[in-house]
Formats: sequence, structure tokens, C-alpha cells
Amino acid sequence: MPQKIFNTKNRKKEVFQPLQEGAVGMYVCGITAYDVCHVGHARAAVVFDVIFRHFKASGVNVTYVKNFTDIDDKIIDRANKEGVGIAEIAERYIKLHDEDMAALRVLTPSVTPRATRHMAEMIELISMLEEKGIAYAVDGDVFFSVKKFSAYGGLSGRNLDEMISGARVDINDKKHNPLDFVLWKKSKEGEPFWDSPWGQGRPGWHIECSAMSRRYLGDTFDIHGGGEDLIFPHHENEIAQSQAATGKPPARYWIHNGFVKINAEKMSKSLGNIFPIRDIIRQYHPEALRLFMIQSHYRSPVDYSDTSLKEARVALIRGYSALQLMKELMAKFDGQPAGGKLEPAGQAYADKLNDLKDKFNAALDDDFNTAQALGYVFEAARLINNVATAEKKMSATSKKKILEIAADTFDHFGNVLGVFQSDPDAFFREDRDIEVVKRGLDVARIEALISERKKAREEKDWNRADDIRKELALLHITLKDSAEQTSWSIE
RNA sequence: GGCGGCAUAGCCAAGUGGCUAAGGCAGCGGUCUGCAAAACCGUUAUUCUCCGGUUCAAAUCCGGAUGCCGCCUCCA
Repeated sequence: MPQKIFNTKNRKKEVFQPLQEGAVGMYVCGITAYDVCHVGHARAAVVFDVIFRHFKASGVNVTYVKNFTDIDDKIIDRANKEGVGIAEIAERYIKLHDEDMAALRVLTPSVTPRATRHMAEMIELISMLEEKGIAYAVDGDVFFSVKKFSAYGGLSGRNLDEMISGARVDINDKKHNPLDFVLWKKSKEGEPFWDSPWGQGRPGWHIECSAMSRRYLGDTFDIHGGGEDLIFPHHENEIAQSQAATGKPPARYWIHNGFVKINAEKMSKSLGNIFPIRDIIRQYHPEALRLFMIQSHYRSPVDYSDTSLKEARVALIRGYSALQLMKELMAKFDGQPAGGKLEPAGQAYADKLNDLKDKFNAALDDDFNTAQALGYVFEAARLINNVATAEKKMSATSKKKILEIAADTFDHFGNVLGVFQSDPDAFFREDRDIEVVKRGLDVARIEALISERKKAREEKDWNRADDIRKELALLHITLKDSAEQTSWSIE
């Protein structure tokens, strides 16, 4: 099935034709390192991580570039407030970013360039624009003249006249046109600076991405991504700069992820509803946050709330329960001979699993439809449960073989979506640890009660046993009795 | 004001011209169980915000209405 991508540039789903067969170059705008990452960053990271993983799993040689903006007004502000250098601020938040990404099972991109290490490339690009008469320098600042680039507005679907009439008043009287944007900024007293043909200064935000994408992926590459808020002006300006300088459009496909809303409101500092990733994952297993993200299509807005994370957690538990069941059963069948022929009932399960795998891949080929793909994952989980618990008459050899196929299938699902990759026992342990801390539970007391109940059950004192269970239920603890032992989980 | 998006069950959420409208949560009935939990089986939208139109056929295309949201300013 050919890969399809919704291209923001043309506002429609298109068949993806890479520049070079079997290879993909993808650039995604990363963070500005001045604060901890929030749930919105998490979404963008997860969305493009799944795209990265899907290409890799499809055997494509993908070069994924995600930058760090490590020089910017906000970083300078923060550095000044704390009385430290900008490098220290950037370094700190990049490190925290990396920790958050690792927790979310986000793979490290192929290249993670930093703006401050690419000054030469930026200066080169600005010089090219200046030579062509598209950029103009005024008193140490350099601006891009939007009127000199006729395709300006092509990505965001605006035209210059509309924008000029609708533009807010810009007090910068150095600009020839209020829509012109800065390529190079003269540094103020005490600010960090780099030497350039226009004097000491620092780059504008937009030029960073143009320079770094060009450096690692060339003048034209396959995919450029980012949050939908970056369409205008950031990506519009990137296109203008790159295309005006090189004569070639920078990216062929533009992918933009939708926003995360908080309880149906826009997340913003003024509303005080910024949810940092590190705070969320103290409350919920990181995979629950990840699953929440991939439950929706990447272009739809998603609404983050306590309820939605709780639901994602329950769904996650459902998946891991199937994996745990599978693991237990596999252990039981350890001594069984491998290979052998599947009986017809077993063959039907195997066919169904292969079918689900095909559908899963097709869903991702169709504009990375993770929500649909996830539906097939849960269908596969049901099949596993079915084989494990319902198919009593099937031979152990057949069961073992199906479970092997199921394990491979789930391995593929997990690899692409970045969920269900942990050992199920480890997952349940981690999840329980988080819940215990969150609810302030006393594990020793819980286990003492469970021992007491065990004794009561042995003595067939069902009333006492049930009273203990009710007491634990008040703490949202659910007990599960098996032949060997009683395990507990937190609702 | 300009540009764009969304509206599918109690909730979350796929599906964009034709098979029974995925999947998860919650609910109900059953199997299992000392009773539960988990799991499994069955069930839960004759219908996709509303009104018109195109078509043999529409949740899906077109027009209109209503509601919600995003961008136009730093923003994932």
C-alpha cells in the first residue's frame, strides 16, 4: 500500500513520493530550550516519533532531524533572571527534554542540531538573500522583504494584501513593510552575540530552521513537520527564506499536528493550565500519556483531562493484561516441541492475526492513522485472550504456535506505536508504584490485610474475607484470586 | 475583520460514495468463581448537529443554518 500523507501545502491527502526511493528526509521543529516540556510538546514529539518508527519499520532509510533552539529572547530573559549564561539555561532544559522524551518512549532523532552551532550556515543563507536583494540590512538588523517573494503566503493560504490590512501595528520603523521579518538581530548591550557581516548580533528564529534543515537534508527534502501553530508565520517564513535563497522549495510535504487542549480550553500561561510532562508522569504511567496521544488522529485536537488519562491507563492495562497472559502461557508451553502443524482452528487464529497486522500497516500508510491502527491492536489482544482462556480444546502445540505469532505481531505493533514494549510484569509494577505514591497508600498494611484474608479463606470464613475485600475496595484496590495466590491492583 | 478546521452512541474515538458504522471506557445479560476480579460470549448508534440538494446509492459530495475550536502576536 502506498504511503499517503495529508500535505498542509495543498490541504489534501497525497500519495507520498520520496525524492529518493527507499529513503526519507524529515525535519521537525524542536523546542526552544527555556522551560520544561509540556503536554503539547509531548504530542508533537509522539506524533513524529510514530511517523519515524513507521518509516523505519517499513524498511525505509529515514533521516530524522529535530533541532533545539538554544538562542532566543526567552532564553536570554531566563538567563538574566537567574544570573547565569544562556548556555547553562539551554543545556539544562535540553537535558530535561531528553529525560521526558525517554520516558515517553520517543526515539532519539537521527540528528539533533543546535542553532548556536550553525551560525556559519545561517550567515551564509542570509548573505545569499542579501546578494539577491531580498534581504536588507538596517543598522545592524537584517530583514526579509516579503514583497520580493511572490509565493509568500502559499503554505498558510493567505495573500499579502489581506495580511497587511489585517496586520497589527508594528512599531518597528526599520522595516520597509510591517510583514517583513527579522533574519539577523543586532545584539543589545550585554546580550550574547556572534560576529557577522552586519556586526555583532544573533539570528532570527526562522532562519535557524532553514539553515539546519539545509545543512542536514539539502536544499529540498521530503517532509517538514511541526505543530499547527507553526504554519504561520514560522513555516511560511522558512519557505520564503529557503526558496528565495536557493531557488528551490525546502520541503515537499508539510505535516502539522493538532493541539492539545486542557479541559476544553487552550493551554496557555495566562490561564495557568500548562501541564509539564514530568508532572503528568508522576501521576500516570508515561505510556498512558503516550497511548492517549495515539488514540486520536494526529491532526485532530485532543482534550487532555484527568478522565482522558484515566481511560488511557485502563486501555493500557487491557493490552498489558493480554501480554501478561501470553507470557504466562508461553512459560507453561516451554517444554512443548516447536513447529508442528496448526489445527484448523489454530490456523484461523493465525490468519486473523496476519490480517490484523496487514490492516495495522495499511492504517499507518493512510496518513498515519494511529487511532485506527490501535483498534487492530486491541482486536489482537482479544484474540490472545481468547486463545489463552477460551480455546480449551485446542492442543498445546497449536496454542504455542499461535502465541508465537501473536508475540511477533504485538512486537511489531509495539515497535511502531512505541507502546506495549515493556515486560508486562515490569509495567504493572511501575504503574502500581505510581498509583501507590499518588494515593498515599500503605503497601505493608495492604499486604497484611491480604494475608489475613488468605487465612480467612483457608478457614472458609467468607464473611471475614469479603469484609477485607470491601475495606480494600474503599482504597480502590481490587483483588484477584488465582489458584496459587492473590494479586492486587489499583483501579 | 481575514484564513482554516471540527460536529459520529452515556463518554473517548476511527470511518470521507455502496459490505453488519472499527476500537477503548461505562452499562446490561450470560460463562467462569465460595463470592468477586480478570478474561470470554452476547447486547448497547435503523443512524452519523439541523435543513435542503446531487446520486440508483451519502455519515461520506454540494449549498445553507446552528454550535464549538484554531491561526492571523511568542507558542508543539
